[in-house]
Amino acid sequence: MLKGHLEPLLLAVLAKGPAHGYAIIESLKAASAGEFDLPEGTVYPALHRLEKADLLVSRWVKAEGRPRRVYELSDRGLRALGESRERWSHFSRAVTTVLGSAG
Amino acid sequence: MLKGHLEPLLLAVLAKGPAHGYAIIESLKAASAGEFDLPEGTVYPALHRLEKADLLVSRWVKAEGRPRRVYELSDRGLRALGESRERWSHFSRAVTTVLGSAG
DNA sequence: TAACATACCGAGTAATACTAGGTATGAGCC
DNA sequence: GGCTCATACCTAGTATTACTCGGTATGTTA
Repeated sequence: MLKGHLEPLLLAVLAKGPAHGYAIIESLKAASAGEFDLPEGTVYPALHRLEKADLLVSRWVKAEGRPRRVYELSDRGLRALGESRERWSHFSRAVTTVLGSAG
Repeated sequence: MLKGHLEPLLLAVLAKGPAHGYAIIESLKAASAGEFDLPEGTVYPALHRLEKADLLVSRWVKAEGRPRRVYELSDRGLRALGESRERWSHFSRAVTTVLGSAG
C-alpha cells in the first residue's frame, strides 16, 4: 500500500520524460527494483486524477498499431514534484526517527 | 496523512513503555519534533483497532482523578513492530530512490 | 487458433485517517 | 460561583484512494 505516495512516484517517473501508462508501470517497477509492481487499475485512475489536477497533460499517439496515451509533466506538475520531494524528506525522516530500532 | 504508517508509529511509541492515549499523542509529537501532532479522533480508534488485533493490551487505571486507559505492547505487537520496521526500511528506500532529486 | 504481452478503461470495494461533535474532571482566574 | 483551559476519553460519519475485478482490443508467437 502506497497510500498518499503513489502520485509523487508517478510524477517522478514522468520527470525523466514523457511516457504512456503501461510504460510508466514498467519504469516504476524497474526504478524501485521490483518493489512497486502496480496493477493497471491503480495506475490509470491515478494518471486521470493527475491530469484533472493539471499536473500532467496527455496526448494520443498512434504508433506501431495500438493507440497510446502519452503523459507529460506540466509546469505545475514539476512544481508539485518538488514539493512532494520536500514533504517526503520530512515525513520519512520523522517516521524513521520515531520507529528507531534500538527500541 | 500517514495512511498505512500510523499503527507502526503507535507501536513504536509504546515500545518505550506503557502509556495512555493522551500521553501517546504527546509522546509521538515530541519524538517526531512536531511533525506528527495527531487529533484524538485519529489515535483512539487506531488504538482500539490495535487492541482488537491483539497487538496491544489495555487496562483501566484510576490515578489522580480521571480514569485512564493504559496501553501496553503484547508479544505479537512487539513482533509486528519488528516486521513494520523491516517493511518501512524497504519501502522508504524504494520511494527515496524513485523520487531521486537530480531529476 | 490459442496464448500471451501489450495497452487502455471503468465500476465497485475496502481500508483508514480525519472531521466534528459529545462527555467529563480538576485547576486557575475573575 | 462561573468561566476557561488542559487533560482524558469516545463515536458516527466522511473523504480519500489504492486496489479488485472485469471488460475491450491489437500484434506476435507457438
